[in-house]
Amino acid sequence: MGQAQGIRARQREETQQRILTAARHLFAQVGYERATIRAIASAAGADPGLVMRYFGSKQELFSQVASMSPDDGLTGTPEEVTEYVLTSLAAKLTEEPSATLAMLRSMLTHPEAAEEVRAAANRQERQLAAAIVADDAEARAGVIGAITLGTLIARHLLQLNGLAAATPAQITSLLRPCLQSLTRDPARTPHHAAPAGDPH
Amino acid sequence: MGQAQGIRARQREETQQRILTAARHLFAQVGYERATIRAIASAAGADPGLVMRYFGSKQELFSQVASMSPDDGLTGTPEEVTEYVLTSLAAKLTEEPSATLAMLRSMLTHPEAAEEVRAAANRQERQLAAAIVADDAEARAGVIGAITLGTLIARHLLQLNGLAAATPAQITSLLRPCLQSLTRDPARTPHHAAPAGDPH
DNA sequence: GTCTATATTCAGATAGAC
DNA sequence: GTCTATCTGAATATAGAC
Repeated sequence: MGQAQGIRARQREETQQRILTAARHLFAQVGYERATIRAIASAAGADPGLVMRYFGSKQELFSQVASMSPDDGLTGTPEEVTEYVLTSLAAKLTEEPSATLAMLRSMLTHPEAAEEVRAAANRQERQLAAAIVADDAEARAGVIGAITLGTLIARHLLQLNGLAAATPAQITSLLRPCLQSLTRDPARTPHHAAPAGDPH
Repeated sequence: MGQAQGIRARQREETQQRILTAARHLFAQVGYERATIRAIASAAGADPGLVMRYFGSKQELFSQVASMSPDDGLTGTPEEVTEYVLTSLAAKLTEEPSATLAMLRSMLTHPEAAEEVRAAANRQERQLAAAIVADDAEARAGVIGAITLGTLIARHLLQLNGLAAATPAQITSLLRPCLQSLTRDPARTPHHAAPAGDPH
């Protein structure tokens, strides 16, 4: 095998990359069903047939594009966990995490995407629940997951006024007390009333 | 015109109602695109042609099914607003609000649904922001909207472990401190530390 | 008033020419 | 290696029979 194949392989790599990024952005913008192979190829400046040839099927292309990397760092004291969740969320609020958004955009109408999100969310909930010392730790972890989910959807996918206009720092500042009340030992934060002020 | 038309008109009303409820549930289960006219008609025990005849188009059927009623009651003191949001959320956690779920399921992939949700959310955010006395009232209202949105999605549409298993009372109990910290006058609840306890 | 048959459009996937 | 042409299936919507 001489140089010729190396050049062609290189060309192919580049085309594949262009297809992948185009697919990632289209899936994030319009979801799995409306992101057609034709539109993806057109956005990547490639041929629809090539997309099929390189990735086999639309579903396989989606899988390669929208994998969710598992979170680590969800361990330690409640305070550490709170801050980790907040900084990790802040990162996803400043830059648009297009791979994650592709998943989120598609999860309500594409069963495979829903399954991926469920798996990732359940992993995260198990880690969170282990760090929270409470008998209702699972519910607390679930609420934390719902809050981050709702925040990302509201800002990036729906562009609701309140959240799209706010800065990431503003949002995380507002969420800090929420997460603290959810991760803190419930024996010290009763549900219905605070009989005395902050115990110190 | 005699009785005959009355009977037929009555028949038609019943068929229309069966179609509407079938459509509502199917839209809530699989979203706008995957809920085909054929499937809706089949679930309603009616003919696909009738659905078109009665409602004109799929989009019009969706509009009739999935209208979001505007919230009132979002006014008063921060405490009152917090409790109103919580009880209104609790209601949507116990029974499955299929009209709302039809909207939510479709909002990420169907532009018309997204526009409806945006309009409803912005209405609610304006009402909430008016009740919250703070310079960042819009951001606070946006975070409250994101939290309720995320909670409903996680429980009803994704069935994430933590939230699907919890009781509505558990969830609202956990969310109460969150909402209190978001609606309370920020001058009295600084972000980073609580210098003194509850002022009364 | 209700249902059958079909026109039209558009998607994913395949086979084969260049 | 890349692109053209086409097959197949499914969905909305329409026209017309019963």
